[in-house]
Amino acid sequence: MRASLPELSQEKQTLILNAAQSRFARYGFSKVTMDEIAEDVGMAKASLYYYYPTKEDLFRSVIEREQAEFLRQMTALLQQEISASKKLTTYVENRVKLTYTLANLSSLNLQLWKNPRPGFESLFTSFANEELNLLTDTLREGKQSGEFGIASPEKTAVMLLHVLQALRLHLLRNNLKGPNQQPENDELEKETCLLMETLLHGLIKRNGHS
Amino acid sequence: MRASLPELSQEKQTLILNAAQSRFARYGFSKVTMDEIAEDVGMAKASLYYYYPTKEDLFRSVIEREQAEFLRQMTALLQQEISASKKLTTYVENRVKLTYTLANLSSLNLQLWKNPRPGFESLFTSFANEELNLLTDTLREGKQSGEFGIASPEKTAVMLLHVLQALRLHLLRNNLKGPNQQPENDELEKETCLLMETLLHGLIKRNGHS
DNA sequence: ATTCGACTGTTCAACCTGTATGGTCGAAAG
DNA sequence: CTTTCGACCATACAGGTTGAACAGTCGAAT
Repeated sequence: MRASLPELSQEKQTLILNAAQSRFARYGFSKVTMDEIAEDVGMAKASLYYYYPTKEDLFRSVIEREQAEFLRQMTALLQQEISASKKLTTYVENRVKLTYTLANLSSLNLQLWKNPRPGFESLFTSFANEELNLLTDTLREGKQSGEFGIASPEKTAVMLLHVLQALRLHLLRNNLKGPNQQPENDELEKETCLLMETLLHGLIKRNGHS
Repeated sequence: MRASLPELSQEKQTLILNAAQSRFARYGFSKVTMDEIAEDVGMAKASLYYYYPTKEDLFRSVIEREQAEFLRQMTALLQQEISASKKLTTYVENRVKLTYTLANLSSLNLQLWKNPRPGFESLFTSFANEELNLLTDTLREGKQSGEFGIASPEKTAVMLLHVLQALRLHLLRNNLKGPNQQPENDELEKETCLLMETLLHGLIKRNGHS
């Protein structure tokens, strides 16, 4: 955590981060010991504390890296030269898929739902804000190009994000019996896609055909 | 619980049910004792067990009555002679309002989210099914009259119900700091209405004007 | 048929205790 | 000066125990 750039230190940090990431994804924050992570990376526990002041900080770094990766992929996706509608559908599609690629994000969400830790809440506010900006920009773009007929891109984005978050947690929990992840993710994806399609085109029959 | 109709017994049961309802709504299932309910209604605890075999059965009866009341109001609402679109908007509007009138339903939902009791889950499956039927019928009606351009009323109803349930829990929980119920319910209502409006008309600008 | 006082068995919260684990420090290695 | 680690500390937490409160029973009374 020095202000300078110790080239090798960066690699060590990444190594620690990788070990921590897979451990946390598998067992959750509380069920992972610093000794285990240290052994995974081939160091002593005390050495971990040279790079990360606390266990919680290490975990935060893992989460932040996953969030950054999420935003990176999503931003790239939205910079394609396609219609705003197409952007939204591919967005939600890939959002669901990333849910189980970046496992800590969703599992943390689930755990945090049961007993909220004061320190972790703050992580999500700024992250949710950034995702909200992505959605708001896309909606605004669709409005200005005349593609979308919506009054307030901001409010619609808030609603959309809330619904996406809520639906994910709802379906993740309902299908939380065994660790068989395939059927539940299928259902989540299908339902989210149907939601997005309906949100795009609406229930009411249109005059012209699409 | 006799098979015959003891006229006065019915009134007593209702009296007990009322006392239990307000207690449970205020303090939740586990924090209410049978002695308290008995005192409220002016009887001894043992007498309660003459009418209800267990505490859990009493609670189930309270929930079932609230659910029946919910379905009764909603069914009446859907039998009006109005368009399917209007039915849906008024449906979700009143659904939110009933959320805090029939307090046990929503608070039980919240508590059940944290630690699910095996005995209570069954209550919700049949109830959710009945609400699902209401929505499916309305969607199918709108499809057959040519008002809605949807492929599967059944799947759309499932999605709609999931989203409504999920959004309610999501917003209830997020605004669960103090017991100030007004602002959170306002937000829930506004957001749900915006969702329903968007689901009806879609994001994409239409050719004709509404 | 209905009510209740007195009783029982069980659950649960509060308390205790020993181990495990997050975190520290100073010495040492490179 | 940067990085590593063995040894150490303090606290949180799992596991076990106990006492009171509570769900549920029963037999007598009306």
